[in-house]
Amino acid sequence: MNKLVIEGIKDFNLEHIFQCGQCFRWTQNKDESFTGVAGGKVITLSIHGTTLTIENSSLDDFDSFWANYLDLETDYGKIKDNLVQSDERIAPAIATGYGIRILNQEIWETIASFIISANNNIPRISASIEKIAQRFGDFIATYNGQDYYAFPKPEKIANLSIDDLTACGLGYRARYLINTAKKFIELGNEYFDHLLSDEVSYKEAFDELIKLEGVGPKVANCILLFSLKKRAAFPIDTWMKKVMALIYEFDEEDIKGMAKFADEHFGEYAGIAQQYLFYYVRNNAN
DNA sequence: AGCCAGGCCCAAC
DNA sequence: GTTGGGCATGGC
Repeated sequence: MNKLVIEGIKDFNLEHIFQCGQCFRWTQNKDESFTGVAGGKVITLSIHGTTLTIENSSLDDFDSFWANYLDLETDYGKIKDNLVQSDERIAPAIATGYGIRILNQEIWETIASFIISANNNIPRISASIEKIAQRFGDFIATYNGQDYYAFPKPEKIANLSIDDLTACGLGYRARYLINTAKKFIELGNEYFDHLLSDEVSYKEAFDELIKLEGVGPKVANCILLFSLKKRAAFPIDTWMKKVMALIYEFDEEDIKGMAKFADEHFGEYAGIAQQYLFYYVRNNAN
């Protein structure tokens, strides 16, 4: 089995990365490594010190996909310094989730995952996505005794029935996902590639995404942050309301105030600040 | 039993 | 443009 070893990886912690709510298809193994599916591949990651090990990947796959997926080119040390200088009250959250990185995930799976996420909880979201993949996705491989499946393409989802998806626990979101799959096909991959480019601003991309059924302001911000590289996006869910009230003494319903604060203090890195805060409130501050 | 979870849709102002 | 009720599902 292929095993790649990458040296000199800083600001990188697997639990922080995979348990901060940005992704739903990575699971922790007994030895602290994580196995997950993306890009039609399944790999296992482990890190000791600054040495990252990738099992079941070729060097080509690393260069063409995983390096970007794991956001390895970004200097998070610099970003963390920048955030603390902007507002020192975020320092405890950064100290807690110091190894977070924002994954650069595939656009269709991210749209689908966060449509499913609405008014839902992380264990149920993960379970629903896994059922959809196992029942309707393409088989990838049997790996360490387990079968892995890709998340189905929009063409596949568009042809499912409402019942197919409610059977996966989607509830009323089933209709949104099917309708948005049809819309995604109609718009085409080029449309979303364009939103990813630097030519399109955060605000412009936001206005496009919220046209999709099942995609409101919060879900749009997650898609912008986790797939379209718009790091200014600042998703505000029930957890963020809690932590913004706790640390910054906002009224829990003052979403506009929170968004304005994030823009003014964290600016182009607001989304990264958001992940530290989200991880903090879910794992530490209760 | 009722509340909560990475909220959105739609109708009524 | 803003506000509020309704909403599938499962864990606690």
